[in-house]
Amino acid sequence: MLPEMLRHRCFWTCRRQVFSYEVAMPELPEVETVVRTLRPQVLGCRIERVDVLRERSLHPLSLPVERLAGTRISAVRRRGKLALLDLEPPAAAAAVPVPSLLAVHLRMTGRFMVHPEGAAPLKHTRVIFHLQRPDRCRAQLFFDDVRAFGLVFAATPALLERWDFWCSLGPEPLDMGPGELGPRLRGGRAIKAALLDQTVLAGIGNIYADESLFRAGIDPRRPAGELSEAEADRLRRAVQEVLRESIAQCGSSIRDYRDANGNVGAFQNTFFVYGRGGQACRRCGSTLEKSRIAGRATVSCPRCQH
DNA sequence: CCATTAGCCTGGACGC
DNA sequence: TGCGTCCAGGCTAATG
Repeated sequence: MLPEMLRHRCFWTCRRQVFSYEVAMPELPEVETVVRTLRPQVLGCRIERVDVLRERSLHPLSLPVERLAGTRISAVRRRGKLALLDLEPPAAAAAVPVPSLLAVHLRMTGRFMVHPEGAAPLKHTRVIFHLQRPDRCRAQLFFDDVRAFGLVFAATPALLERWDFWCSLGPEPLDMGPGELGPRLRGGRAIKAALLDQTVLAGIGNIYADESLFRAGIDPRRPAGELSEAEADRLRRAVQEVLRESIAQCGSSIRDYRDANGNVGAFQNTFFVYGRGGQACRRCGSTLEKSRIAGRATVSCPRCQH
């Protein structure tokens, strides 16, 4: 039987962790925030053991997680919407390939949380990484994922080459210079569909696609290939501006909070269009239009976007 | 070439 | 109160 006090402490710890990491619909800025907050907690840690609570949360190409045992986390970084943990092999030479990278796609609801040794799995914990910190203390890294779309991939460079998604990832939006976006926007499909295409550029999801197009003053239905070079560059700058602002606010796209945590106002102030269909445009006062493009809920301003 | 849709999944919002 | 239905999202696979 779990003592009441311990349960309470567990709950409190969880809430505190949730406060640090819960970001709705992780896109590039949210993954960047997760990576930045995770880094100081797991960098230099040795993975002692991995428990997979839901087999399907492992990528089909992933190496068996047993081979992660003994590796050391040497870097925590991001590529598009992927969180990446670089791994150093254990001292003893292995007879089988050892993963050098752990790639995690959070998809909709994936989340990392560090818990003390011995903490019980939560309702939606999918994978547990048992860690030994540089100071020899032990901890657990939980990969929680309510909707179970997220994926964990223990990979070697050779395996990554077989992962189409990885191989065809477009450039990092924040690294794109003038004139680099336009040539990637060929074709007659909607510009919003192109922005969501991870092979065009990596890391944009539904929120930042809509927000970027609003800031650039471009109608999301416009054929991508028909944007002028000037428009494409305005869009590139809008994308970068939105992403940078969001990262600066630690992924302020936080919602779903059990209120009263002080983040309720941030959501409304950050977004011009996302989730605001039917409401007044913050710039011109027109009623924002709801539509569906590329299968996604889309909001745009009929007056500000052409 | 392009677009659309189902499927994967759960919880929250909604109507009755 | 408890059903059923729909929706949200990223990505893949299949179909038009």
